Amino acid sequence: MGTTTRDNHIRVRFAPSPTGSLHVGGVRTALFNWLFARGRGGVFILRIEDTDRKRSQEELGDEIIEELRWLGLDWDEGPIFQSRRFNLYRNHALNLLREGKAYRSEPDGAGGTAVILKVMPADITFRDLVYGPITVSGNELKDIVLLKSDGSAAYNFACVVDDHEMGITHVIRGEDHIPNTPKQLILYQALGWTPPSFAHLPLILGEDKSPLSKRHGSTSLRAFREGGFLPGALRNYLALLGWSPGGDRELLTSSELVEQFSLKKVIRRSAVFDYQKLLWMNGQYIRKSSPEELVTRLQPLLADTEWGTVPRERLKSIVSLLGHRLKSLKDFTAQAGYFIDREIIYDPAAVSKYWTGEGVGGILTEVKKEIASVEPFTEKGLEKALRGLMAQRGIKGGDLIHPLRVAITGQKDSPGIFEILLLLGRERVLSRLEKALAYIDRIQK
RNA sequence: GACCCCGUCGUCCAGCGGUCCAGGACACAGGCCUUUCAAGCCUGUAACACGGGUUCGACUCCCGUCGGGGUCGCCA
Repeated sequence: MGTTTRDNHIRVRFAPSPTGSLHVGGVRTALFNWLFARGRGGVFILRIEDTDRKRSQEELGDEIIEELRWLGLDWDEGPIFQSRRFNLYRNHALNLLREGKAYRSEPDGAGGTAVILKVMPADITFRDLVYGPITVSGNELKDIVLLKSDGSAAYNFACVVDDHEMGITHVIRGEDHIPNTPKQLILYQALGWTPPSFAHLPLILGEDKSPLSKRHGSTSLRAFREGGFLPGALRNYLALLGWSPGGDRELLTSSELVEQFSLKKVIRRSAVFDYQKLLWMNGQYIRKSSPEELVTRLQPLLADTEWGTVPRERLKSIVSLLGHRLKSLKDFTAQAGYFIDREIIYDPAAVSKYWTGEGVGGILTEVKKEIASVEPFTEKGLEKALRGLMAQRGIKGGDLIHPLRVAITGQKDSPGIFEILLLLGRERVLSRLEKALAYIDRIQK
């Protein structure tokens, strides 16, 4: 408990560079920073590292900000753009130059000179909050570029200056930054500053154990949003990649995540990203969501489709019927196609399985008659009427339901048939039955 | 190549020297339920990389081997 007094001072940051879309690795880093800050009453800062004028793209910075918001990782300060802080870096570099700790390089082709810190080779040891003590042998260390020839700040320098200026207490970042840490420690020393604590996170790999990249499909946060994933599911899944609360708990709410999270329980070995498990978890979250919530998440995905004009209330009834069967919101259009008013396309497999039997046409004719007159037109009323018909003809439920399902949905599978009849409405069902009858007549001849 | 990190079921995690012939989850297989599919429930297959130590006793500690990964830019 001795550390709790300091907890209020905790300040962490997520510092992506806008040279590409935010991918799951970066998102996981952001999430762990956020969990750490939120669990300890700390401050979470967003910093955009756009010092590279050539590779940074403003739109990507905007995208990162937008996607982070969608994920629900809210920050307390920022976004701070490094590109607007060149003077700050310059002043500190000039100081080091004046103190004789740094020197200028030979002019490059354009006449510009870089400012470079002199480094005395020495072994460097630091205590990583996740990996424990790490020692890097001194002969690995070379002089460190502070300012590039074009006057902009080099990564390690800008990073150290900002982390210090922003009062960062814990640097939580990917394991690929471990080799940068000794260099940054040297910079802190040269500048006479106290370094923050460091915590490195294991990497996330693709199924072939190579680092996640475009080859492994779309792994950007945006792709997951557009792919119908829920932010809560993504947070939960990503939190479990490289960390666990101990024991067998897997489904945790965000507040439980915040409560339970600790750097001490972060795993040291890199993890393979398992899309299947994410999908399963997304299904779990979908099932826990109300139709109202699902529709809200669904509508943006539907905007440019034939569903774009379907009224929200209508959407809500359909979602409450089959929303809980989805693993991803994106499956919706594929599963709910028969609720759109257009020609039903009969699945050939369904036709050969359920429409080739002898009495199918006869049964559906009677079903049609029954549905035309059934009162009240409710789920109960429909079921009573059709069950009555089955009894009267001495057939099993499936003998009537399967052919009927194909007629009104075109598919082999669907949610409960009576609910669908109700939602489709009498007129639609009748006209679909009529078309089905004609079709059956044709193929059975 | 040099430096650093890592090594439990196919995958993600649990395990913190004995209670482990190793537990949970995803995936997979079979079953139940059921108008179908999904869900749900039940059952099953499947792992401590290898070799030395240390110890009365190692998945757990140490060393080595092998394997995987990271970094070696005036990129971040």
